Amino acid sequence: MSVTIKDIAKETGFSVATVSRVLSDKTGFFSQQTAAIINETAAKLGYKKNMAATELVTQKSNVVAVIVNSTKTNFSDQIINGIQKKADEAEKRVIILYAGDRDERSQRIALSTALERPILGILLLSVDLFPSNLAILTSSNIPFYFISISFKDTMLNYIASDDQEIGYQATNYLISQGHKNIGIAGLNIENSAHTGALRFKGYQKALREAGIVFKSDWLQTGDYSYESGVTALQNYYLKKDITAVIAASDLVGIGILNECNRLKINVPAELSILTTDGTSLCELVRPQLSSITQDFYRMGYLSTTYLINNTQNNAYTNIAISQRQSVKSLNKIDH
Amino acid sequence: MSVTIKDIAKETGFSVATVSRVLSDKTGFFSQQTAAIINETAAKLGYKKNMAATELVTQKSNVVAVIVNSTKTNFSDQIINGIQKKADEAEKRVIILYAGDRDERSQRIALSTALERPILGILLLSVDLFPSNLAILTSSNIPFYFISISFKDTMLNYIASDDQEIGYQATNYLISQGHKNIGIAGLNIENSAHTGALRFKGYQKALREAGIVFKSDWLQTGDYSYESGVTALQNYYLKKDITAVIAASDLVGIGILNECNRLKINVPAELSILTTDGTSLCELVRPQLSSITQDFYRMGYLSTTYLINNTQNNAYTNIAISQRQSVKSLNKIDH
DNA sequence: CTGAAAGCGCTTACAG
DNA sequence: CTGAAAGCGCTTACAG
Repeated sequence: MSVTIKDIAKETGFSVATVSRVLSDKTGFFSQQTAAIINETAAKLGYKKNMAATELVTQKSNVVAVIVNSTKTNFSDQIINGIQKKADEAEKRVIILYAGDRDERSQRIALSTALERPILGILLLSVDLFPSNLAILTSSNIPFYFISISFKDTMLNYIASDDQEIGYQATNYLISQGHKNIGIAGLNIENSAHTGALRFKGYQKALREAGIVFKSDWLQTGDYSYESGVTALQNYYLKKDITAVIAASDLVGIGILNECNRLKINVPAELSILTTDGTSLCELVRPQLSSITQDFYRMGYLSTTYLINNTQNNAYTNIAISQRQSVKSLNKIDH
Repeated sequence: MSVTIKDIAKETGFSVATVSRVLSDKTGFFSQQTAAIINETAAKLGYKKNMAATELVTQKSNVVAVIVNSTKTNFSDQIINGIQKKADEAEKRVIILYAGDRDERSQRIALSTALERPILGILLLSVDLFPSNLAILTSSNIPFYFISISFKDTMLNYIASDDQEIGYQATNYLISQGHKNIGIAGLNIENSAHTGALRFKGYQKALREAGIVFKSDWLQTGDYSYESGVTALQNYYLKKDITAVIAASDLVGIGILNECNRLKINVPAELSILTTDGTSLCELVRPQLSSITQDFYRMGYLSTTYLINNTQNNAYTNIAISQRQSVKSLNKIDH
């Protein structure tokens, strides 16, 4: 059907071995003249190398597989850009696979699609693998890295933000702006090793260091969704206790913001919002959402670097406060 | 390295042929007992089929390659969901390739990555191919479909909205709400065959039918970006001529909205906004943006259906007005 | 600098 | 129901 090196060999009179050598540029094993003829003929015939065949014989691959949630994780673009950049620099290719929305079967299909062909390794983009699927992965002998999710278990490689630091720094920032009654909303605290629990721990630490006594209704758990933000604010509204809230994601922050809008609560005059992530969504809404911003691009770049160099390692990327319009300083007034 | 059918053959005493037959489930060519033994051994050994080898010998593939812009086209998720759904139903796999942001080289790399391995076909997700890259594609003999982009050239297959209808229906809707001075903003009119030009044509047709004389400053061209919206509104602000504007995308609409916010123009009291696309962004901002909504999910689903069935065809998917909060009816007042 | 040959992991007529 | 053999498109020692 499509043209192969055999066709080129026939056309030029050289052997397939020679054709293969010039086409894969094994410099020094052929004369300039031969190369010219073969390359020309390849172009003329519209030759496209069949990488599947190459990968089969060389037993190695230049493609990294990225598995992402189809969930609206609005930061995945940034991570993928970072991955793409590093892959490009290293002359690797990247293919992206959707793993559905926390669906065991979809995850398994995405995993199989990756595992059933020659690949360099797998990058899991904030996908929380079901145990059964993690088992498939670990038993495959293919290197893999989690991005934007961290683990206690140091057998698993991850590149993420330090979630405890996120909680700690976010809270400290709000305290530095004069807030004392600070909510934390939209995060999932259940799994003791994970994101939510760590952030909450950092939050409590900052409170403690500032001598603030935590009240249980300051914590409004959720699933990082817009709806979590809406619900959280409704609960806060009942108590009218807090002056600032840390949202677990930008979407949670927007949920809170919009519900404030509906209930005629002025942000930031009556309630300050500090959101987590700092994606472009923060600048789309009014007032713009201040955030504790994660370096997603860097996560992508770094994880790909590790994968390519086969560095079995974990790493934290930087976090920083981005001041926009949704946090009010109480200090000026207090003074 | 990893376990092959040869290993299973050795382990079970059957030939690789038999192993192959049961593992690829060529029903009727083996006994239940044999199957049981082989499947068991495969599981025990952690066998993973090497699809690259299979594809090499069968000369066909079950993977559809989707090429997307890394540009913030915030509707691509919906399209991909539709693709994924249909692919799943047909037992096909999908891999996604990023083609950068209107970058010739990135496009070429994405294309090569797809073309250099066995695939079923290619779906181009609102990527405006450079001529050189289109040439590569067409000469490859692999079926491909454009999604969310239409062409005059009927040699190219596309699944998209009817852009002239978008312009026409959007304008008619605004006219039905009593608006007469209607802007259209953020679209690119240059390439005569494309999206922007068609929408503008539909817009003009609706105006004409309503006996409204178009004024040239009602058209503010752009590139479908947030910034286009901001700039457009600044220009409108100078003339204070229009009561409603059709934004070329949700981001354009938000750019207009936020600039209104800055200039203390009340939406929709002083200016109505009808945005194009109708993604989730419309419901994130306040007031929520009314839109002429495209059926992106369906585009994905339909194009994948065509690709799998090898239907050489074009199709338009439905469009509809989604009333939210950003369009004011002038009729009540007029009455 | 070039070619003949073996082999990567699979599938599938052909024969039995 | 099962096996021996050829072959998919490539690469790479080995020989010359």
